[in-house]
Amino acid sequence: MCKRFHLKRKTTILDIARELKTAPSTVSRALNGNRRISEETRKEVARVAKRLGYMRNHFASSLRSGKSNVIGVVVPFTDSSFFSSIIRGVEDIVNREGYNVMICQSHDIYEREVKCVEALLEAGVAAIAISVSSEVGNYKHIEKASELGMPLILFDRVVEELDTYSVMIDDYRGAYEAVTHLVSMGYRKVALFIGNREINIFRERYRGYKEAMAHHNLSWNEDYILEVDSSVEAGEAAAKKLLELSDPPDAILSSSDFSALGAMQFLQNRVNIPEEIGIIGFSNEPFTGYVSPSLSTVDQQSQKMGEVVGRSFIELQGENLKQSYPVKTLLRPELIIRESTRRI
Amino acid sequence: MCKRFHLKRKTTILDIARELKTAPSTVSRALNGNRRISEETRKEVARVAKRLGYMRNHFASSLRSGKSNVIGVVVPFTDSSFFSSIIRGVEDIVNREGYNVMICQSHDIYEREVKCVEALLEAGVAAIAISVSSEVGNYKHIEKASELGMPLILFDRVVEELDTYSVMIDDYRGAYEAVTHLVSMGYRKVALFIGNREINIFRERYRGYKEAMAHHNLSWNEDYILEVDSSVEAGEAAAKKLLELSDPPDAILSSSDFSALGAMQFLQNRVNIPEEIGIIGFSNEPFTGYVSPSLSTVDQQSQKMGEVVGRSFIELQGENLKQSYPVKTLLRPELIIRESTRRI
DNA sequence: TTGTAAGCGTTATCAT
DNA sequence: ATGATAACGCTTACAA
Repeated sequence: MCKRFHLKRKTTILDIARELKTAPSTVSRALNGNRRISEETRKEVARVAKRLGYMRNHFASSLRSGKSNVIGVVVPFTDSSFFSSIIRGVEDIVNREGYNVMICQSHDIYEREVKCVEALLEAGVAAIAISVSSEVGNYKHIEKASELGMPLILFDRVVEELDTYSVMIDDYRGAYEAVTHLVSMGYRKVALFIGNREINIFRERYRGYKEAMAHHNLSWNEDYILEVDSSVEAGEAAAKKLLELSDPPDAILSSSDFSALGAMQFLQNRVNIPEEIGIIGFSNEPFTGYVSPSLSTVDQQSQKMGEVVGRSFIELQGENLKQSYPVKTLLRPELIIRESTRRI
Repeated sequence: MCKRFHLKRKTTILDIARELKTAPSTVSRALNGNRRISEETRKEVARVAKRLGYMRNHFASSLRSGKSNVIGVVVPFTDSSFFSSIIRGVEDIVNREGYNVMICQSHDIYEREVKCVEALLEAGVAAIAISVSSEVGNYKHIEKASELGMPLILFDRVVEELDTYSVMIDDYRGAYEAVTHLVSMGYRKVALFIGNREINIFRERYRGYKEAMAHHNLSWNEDYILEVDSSVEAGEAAAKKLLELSDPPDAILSSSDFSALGAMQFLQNRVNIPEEIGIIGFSNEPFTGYVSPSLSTVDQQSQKMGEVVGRSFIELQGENLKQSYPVKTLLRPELIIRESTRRI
């Protein structure tokens, strides 16, 4: 029991100070790499700390210093390859600097997102990185966090009215290049599956599609533009609609790999892919490489995006907030050309 | 600037106490739902707290009480559907009880796993849930955490020597039922793709396979048992080997959906699936439903597993640790029968 | 039911 | 380069 007591009773800087017959403040400084401490004491302290199994109490440290080593990340979901790669990217960067990541899922529901932000504020994180839910709502919770002085980084689903750090993919360019690729493969009548255009990413993709079509002197039928959810079922239904048109398209650009897959499955036994119709998706979900024919797609650089979020955070910690202006990063998407559009 | 000052200066229970001309302890009690506080004061306190925008300082709270509302989870990866579903399950349960989750990825590397555990210990989490990396190593870091009094919950990749709470899937049963299903479909010569049998999950699947075969009076060729990594490429190579045998199998049970897919892709243009050869995987990765033919698989109840982990944690918090004995939960896997084995 | 006061472990300030 | 001391905001005996 005596042993048990010893194990449970955590060693503090006081124990180390006592052992070395020095002051706790000296120990604290030595442990924190304060440079007005002699090399000798620093080593002594490190040695004793190690021997006694000392572990810093982050609660006490954060309480006193007002600083935290945890950064909060709010995502709609973690079980999508896109967001989990982002998280991985963030971790890769910030762990190296001694920060930890606390993840909160909004499930794409506005109210839960508000709860997430509140929880992270209460938890006293050093910063919050957030990809807002697609449910329409106001952004009071984000403004509140900002007013409280919380450093914010928005990523992917960005609210442009908010003047914060942001990291986005160039969706305009992604759509533009996808259309250009289709045209270079000889497709002419390109249909578009798109999400709610009130959301920035879809608005941009729509714009990219339109301008690319115009640039290649291709007109398009309004019937070719379909609002389609990100699901296999929605993709099937949309493909059915397209086939029933009097003048069906010869290519589909989908804002989602899932609806692209749905379309592909519906079309597979009716027309030849890619000979008669080309299909290209968005996101580079892992399955796009496995299905047959493999699905062309626009990769969204998710891990890279996470890394930029992480670096933005480190940057934010370093500088004086009041002097800084928020940096907006726009990442370049990468076209992944696979069998579903390769008809040369 | 005055405004800025007000916004940044956080309100504390002292401010609330001053406002109500009462003691901070009363406010603390009221806020914490202590029942020896009159309903009246409780309401008053809640009202003022809300008006002043009070937020509990968790650092101070945890420092004083020695309790934390964060639970640490260590997984090999977050960007796999299996582990992110587990995390989602954990969150669903513990968020409701006011806990947050801190996630740490080991990248399946022993050293990083040790670092994760240390970081979580330092961060003062209330408990650690961990799925150990598959790299061989010792478990000193886990034992150390346990000795320090940290509640532990192991899941999926469990170390049986450690006497902690654990949540696993019944891999034996999963393999057994998969073989039984194959036999019921008329397959007789079942090959097995298996991982490193030093790891509990693979050992159990191997055992399930052997016993099911024996139970159905089926002998099997040692050439049918292949050690195959969890990758599409490894699956292709393994399928090639099998086809080259003088007496090739008529079914494959794979320990991984990815290698099952690889096998399927290799076999697709050579033999008919499922008529001539049946294939069944393990994990129910999302793509298994999308590929063609769709892939039968053993679902591992990942979200459920996460929920059990979360509930185990809540349970652990409630009881007196010294009196408790660790609960071992064994979840029942679910056979998902799809086109790749449905030949009736 | 409420108030008083001590203290959790650290860091910042001031002094030496 | 080091020491003494106060304070961060909260909880919890103990007292009333």
